[in-house]
Amino acid sequence: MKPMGSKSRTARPMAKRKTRPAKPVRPPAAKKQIEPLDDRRQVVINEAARLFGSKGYEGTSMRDIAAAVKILPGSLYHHFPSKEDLFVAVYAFAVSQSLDAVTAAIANRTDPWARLEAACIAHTQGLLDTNSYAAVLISHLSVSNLPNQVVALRDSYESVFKELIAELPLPPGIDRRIFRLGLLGSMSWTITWYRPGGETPATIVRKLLSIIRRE
Amino acid sequence: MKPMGSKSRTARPMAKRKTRPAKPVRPPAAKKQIEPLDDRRQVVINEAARLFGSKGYEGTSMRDIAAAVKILPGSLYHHFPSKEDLFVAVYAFAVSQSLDAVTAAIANRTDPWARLEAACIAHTQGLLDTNSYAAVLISHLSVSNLPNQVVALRDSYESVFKELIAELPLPPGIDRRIFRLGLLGSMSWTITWYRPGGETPATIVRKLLSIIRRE
DNA sequence: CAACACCAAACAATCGTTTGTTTCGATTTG
DNA sequence: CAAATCGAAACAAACGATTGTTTGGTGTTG
Repeated sequence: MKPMGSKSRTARPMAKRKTRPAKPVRPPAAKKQIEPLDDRRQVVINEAARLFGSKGYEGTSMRDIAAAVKILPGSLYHHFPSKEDLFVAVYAFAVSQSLDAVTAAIANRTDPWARLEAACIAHTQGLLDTNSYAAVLISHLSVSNLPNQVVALRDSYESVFKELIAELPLPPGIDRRIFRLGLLGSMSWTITWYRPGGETPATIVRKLLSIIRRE
Repeated sequence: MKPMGSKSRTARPMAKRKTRPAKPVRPPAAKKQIEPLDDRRQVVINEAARLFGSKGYEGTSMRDIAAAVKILPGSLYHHFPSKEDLFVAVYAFAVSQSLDAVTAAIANRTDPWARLEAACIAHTQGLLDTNSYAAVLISHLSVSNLPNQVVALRDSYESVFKELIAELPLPPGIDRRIFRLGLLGSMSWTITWYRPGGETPATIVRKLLSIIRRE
């Protein structure tokens, strides 16, 4: 209904905008969550990511999320002051996870095309993973006013691809910005047609890149 | 909230599922709407297309649409039995409009690449037009269960691109299905970053195709 | 007159959110 | 060591607003 950047319906004390202590940064995530993950807050983020990613922001209610975490709706507000704040936290988590995955994937490669391919595979695997944390990255096609924080997070993430593409030996006359946006678009769009059991995300990405790449 | 393919909240008489008499097919749309357009139904579709396209299905309420048409919410149900039916009508209209635009664009061209370029430009212009009827075509990233009719319409539209791509003289080893989905994805995604006043849709599309096309 | 297009008003359901209370483990204190 | 205290986390219940939709009446028009 209303754009995300707007004020909440019932007046909430704006002063209570507590700036979290930089988030309890857990060590770059060895696997998934081996540690007891007593952090219930993180459970909320995980479930919300799954729901936002599969049903969209407007299509996911706080009650849906609460039910998935098995707490009552009101209890969510112990962890997050509003639905929008929760979304921002989810988005930030998804960005950091994807960033970690992409960074790890390109770490030990030097060839520019190999680095781009590794990054794209990691990115797309995150998007298409059925227990996806990353689908939320593209869950807001139509939300016109999305929070500044989210835009900033997205830009910081996409800048990684900007740098990877800057290293490519492309023929002159190629617009690298359009190259980046086109590539990201074709990867994002896979979520609308990808079916598990068919081609793997890695195969899809390799085929996409083989179309773009010139010998 | 609930997937579009499901039953409505308050029990509606399912028998009244009136299959419209094939829709009052207006002559392939000379320009936009020069004729008096007494058809109020079409006004509803136009406004709904604009709103669905810019705010998404869940983000658009029947009251929003009614206000845009300047009638009361309940009056919408004189034209459409449900919100979902309205969406299907809007989607069908958008497909037919886009189909007309693409068909006209490729009519007098023979070179395969020129035909594809013309089609892509027409497609993307429809998507990015600020008074867009076509943005609704991609307004459902996350809706898991979308009506069968919509899927069928989308497939019929995309089959045009399938044929255009089949004609291309591509190097062997290129997966033309991935080619099509990647190209459609990169075009669809422009809606997330396109800004009026910057590069025109035509320029964007030409740059995209110049990346893909090999000399 | 009959069909159409609409208004006016309401319906139950669900929305995001608030409020007040309870539970319970850890910490502090007598 | 035991009792008192505390805060986090949850429950229980409700708030007003908004959702899609229904019903019944009204004016207009061919």
